[in-house]
Amino acid sequence: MSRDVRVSKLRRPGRPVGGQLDVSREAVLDAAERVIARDGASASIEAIAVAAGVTKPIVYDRVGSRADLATALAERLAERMADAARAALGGRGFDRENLAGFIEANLVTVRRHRELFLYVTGGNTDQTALGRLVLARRSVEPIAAALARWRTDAGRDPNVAESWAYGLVGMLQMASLWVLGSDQVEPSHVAAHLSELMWHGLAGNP
Amino acid sequence: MSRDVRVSKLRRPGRPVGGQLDVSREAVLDAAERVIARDGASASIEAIAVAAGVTKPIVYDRVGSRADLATALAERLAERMADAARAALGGRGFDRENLAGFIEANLVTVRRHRELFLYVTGGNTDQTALGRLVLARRSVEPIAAALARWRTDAGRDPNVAESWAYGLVGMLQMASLWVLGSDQVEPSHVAAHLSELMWHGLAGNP
DNA sequence: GCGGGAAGTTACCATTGGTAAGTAATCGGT
DNA sequence: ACCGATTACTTACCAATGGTAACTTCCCGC
Repeated sequence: MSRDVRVSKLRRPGRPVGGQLDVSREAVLDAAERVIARDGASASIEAIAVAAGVTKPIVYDRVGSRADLATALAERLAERMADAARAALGGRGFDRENLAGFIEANLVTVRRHRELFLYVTGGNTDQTALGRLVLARRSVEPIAAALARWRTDAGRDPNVAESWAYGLVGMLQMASLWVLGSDQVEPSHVAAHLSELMWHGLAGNP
Repeated sequence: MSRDVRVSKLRRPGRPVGGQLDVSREAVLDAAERVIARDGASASIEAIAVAAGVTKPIVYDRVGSRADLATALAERLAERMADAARAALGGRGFDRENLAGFIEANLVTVRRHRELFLYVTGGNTDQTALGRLVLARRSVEPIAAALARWRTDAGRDPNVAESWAYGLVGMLQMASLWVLGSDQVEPSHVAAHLSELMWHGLAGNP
């Protein structure tokens, strides 16, 4: 589908008249998000450049390679998810009721940024998988820290914290993917089920 | 690293003298696995064709597009993981001790097929992310069925089964990725931690 | 012995990530 | 007030790669 080229397009080679930087790194990332929301995970660098009103080399100058772009967008998304989570559970830490709210906030946020989530967690570069690990770590670290504190306070072994944090983040990511995959799935139900699993475990104690 | 080209290479165009199919679909998939183990997730179709001793169009004839290849390899890997799990826990279902064995078998198997796992779960095509969901479903279904049975037998609500299964598979995938990412992480420890989380939940009852 | 179909290869195209080289404006020093 | 160095772009290009059309050769049934 041919698209809007609302860029001046009269821009000749050479330094622009303003003298200053024309589009910031943030503006390029914004454009990238728009294109991804429109074209899905197959968004090309060229398309992003056009949407930002510049040409490819500028994109490479501002954000780097395709992998760097994915990383930058991943950080943005992680930030937004963290915000949503904080907003959902107003400052409180881990407890049974807040857990479901936390999970649901995550699922809903992912659904809102559907294509971006797919772009970030789904593939683009070859080393995507390990990149996903880097992204996950950004969510894992605070969770692991909180878990370790919590366990220590409760007089329990805090060494499980890191494994648990990775596990929980993986659980959330897969659940997000599932919710995205079919519209039948109701985020609030999934959140309720998962919070029960996370809190009481398989063995359960209802 | 330049590689073995033990292919006859004298093969001219046209139908070969044998008359029969020269390389089967399975042989192409085997070649794909070898190339992926060697080149990582950036393995190209061309390289796979060469390793199989044929040319690109044959690969497309046997396995289809790149996405189809990923799916086929994913099924192979899922199969192998299921085998490893079955071997680890000899026929028994869910119980506390077997759980750790199941998880560890998974982690170890992933480590053995490192590059293949990264290829399958990490990106290649655009629609990789949702492809990952399809793959996951293959692991989810039996787990969900087992969970539902188990819950029903215990007189509990079986509706949590599907959510739980997705969650558990996601947990395992992320843990696998983590284990692959750093050699420091000990699979047996991770398995122990995660089995504790899965069985007793965050609240725990030691 | 011959025509149709089966099994391959060659040759090609379009897209795309990434980069080198060229061009125009600004700025600082003299 | 000028001129070189620097900055901020664009154009033009390359190499790799997924995917396909067209051609070539061989076998098999009639």
